[in-house]
Amino acid sequence: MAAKPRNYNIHDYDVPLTTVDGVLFTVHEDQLKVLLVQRGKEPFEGKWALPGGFIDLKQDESIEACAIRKLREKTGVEPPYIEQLLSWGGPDRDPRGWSVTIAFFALVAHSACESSVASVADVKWQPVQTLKKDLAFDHRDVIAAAHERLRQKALYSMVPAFALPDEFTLTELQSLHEVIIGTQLNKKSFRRRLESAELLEDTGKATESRGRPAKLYRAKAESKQYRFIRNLEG
Amino acid sequence: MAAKPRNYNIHDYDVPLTTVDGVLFTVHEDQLKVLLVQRGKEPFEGKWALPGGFIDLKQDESIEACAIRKLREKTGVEPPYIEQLLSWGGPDRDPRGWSVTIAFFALVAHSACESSVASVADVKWQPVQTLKKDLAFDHRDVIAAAHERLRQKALYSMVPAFALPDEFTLTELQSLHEVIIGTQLNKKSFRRRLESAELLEDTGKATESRGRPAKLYRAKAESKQYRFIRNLEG
DNA sequence: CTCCTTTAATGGCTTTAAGACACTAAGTGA
DNA sequence: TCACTTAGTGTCTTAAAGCCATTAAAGGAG
Repeated sequence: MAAKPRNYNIHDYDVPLTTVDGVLFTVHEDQLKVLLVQRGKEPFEGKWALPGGFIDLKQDESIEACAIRKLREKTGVEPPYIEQLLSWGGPDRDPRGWSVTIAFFALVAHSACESSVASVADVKWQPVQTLKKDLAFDHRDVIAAAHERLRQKALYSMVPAFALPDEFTLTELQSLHEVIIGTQLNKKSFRRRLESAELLEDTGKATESRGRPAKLYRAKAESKQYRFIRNLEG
Repeated sequence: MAAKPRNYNIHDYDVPLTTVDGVLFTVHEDQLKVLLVQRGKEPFEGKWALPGGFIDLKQDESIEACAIRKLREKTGVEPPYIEQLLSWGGPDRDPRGWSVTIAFFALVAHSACESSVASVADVKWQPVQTLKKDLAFDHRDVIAAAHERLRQKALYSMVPAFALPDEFTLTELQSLHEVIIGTQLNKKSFRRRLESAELLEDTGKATESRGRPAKLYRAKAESKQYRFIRNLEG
């Protein structure tokens, strides 16, 4: 490690205001929803925004740890899937001056944080189809980019499964993918690739509802990394 | 736009030291090479590092514009392909304190900046196969991530073409992909997918060398976005 | 109990695109 | 003219998705 330069003081530098934001998706009532927080202070006081904020230089060990902390503060849980998305920066996106946000993209089951979110007025699940245009900062662009990333993942991976409860049926998983992608998918193809990749484990349980009971599955940990060599039709 | 808060001063905040770095790849003599710059001051004085540095809050209009500027300063040209990679941050990666770097991944033809790079002692093209371990900061990790991203792109896109001169042969393009991916590829498959996607245009010219002359092609602009629905075997 | 409805799961043929590999094409130089 | 070299193509096989019909397993109405 190089020596720490003498007389170095960050406050002497002109650096951008750097923050971290999280785009947390879930699925509920056949809709893809994103977590929004109402801002309590300027800038954009009263507007809805992504959960996020300043890095805590004393506590945060990495930017991903910071993003997880922000999401836990708003939902009470750590999302089972998180990955870094992209960063946005420029002189005009924050009225306080040149700013950067490092955005993360995460998934969680609606049931896992239902009570935390429902109990406070300044946090809500917003369907992505009915997003208003007047979100704080450039958060509308950030959500659009996260949505597109999720859409790609739905075409070549089983990552969307992490927006479902621990145990789910194949029909639930497929209709989630269909909501994300925006088109119908072929049932046989969808199931065939899942089976041959061995990404799910059978819980032995089944649903109880009208019609034939559906088997309940759990996603294996490897399914986070797995990438099919061929996309489904988008 | 929200009102600018009164009495706001960035120097009152504890913010990380935010920088931008570029991983610029090219191909030369059948090797994938990355542009490195020797640091002239602390920290890591004398070590080799990625081209990059502070955002110029007066001039840079975005973080991508900043990355392009850094690369132009070292190579004399703007790379024909650039995209954001990821950001790295933490308390220990820079001895001056909590820091963040936003990394970009770019491609350029070796011939386009050969003279600029060869004329100065503190800039060099380093083959990625013989990267030393003692690069500045965590730049070795950043290069590894960029290399992996490039490898994925070589499997499902023609983006690597932007590391070649404007006009190139199919054999040159294929062997570039092979160098990036690290395995041999099937000639027929490689050409068939290029033809059906119509990503290249025939220049009408051909090489002059031993053996049958090879046709010269140019990449269409659309080839930056195009994504094959199926990967080649990696 | 039997049949109708509903939802889950599978069988099997078609289509698409990649892999393998032999073959033809078009130059150079002895 | 012929051997050699590199470029480019023909064609069969294989892998995996699309399509669509069929079977399976439950509950409820009569």
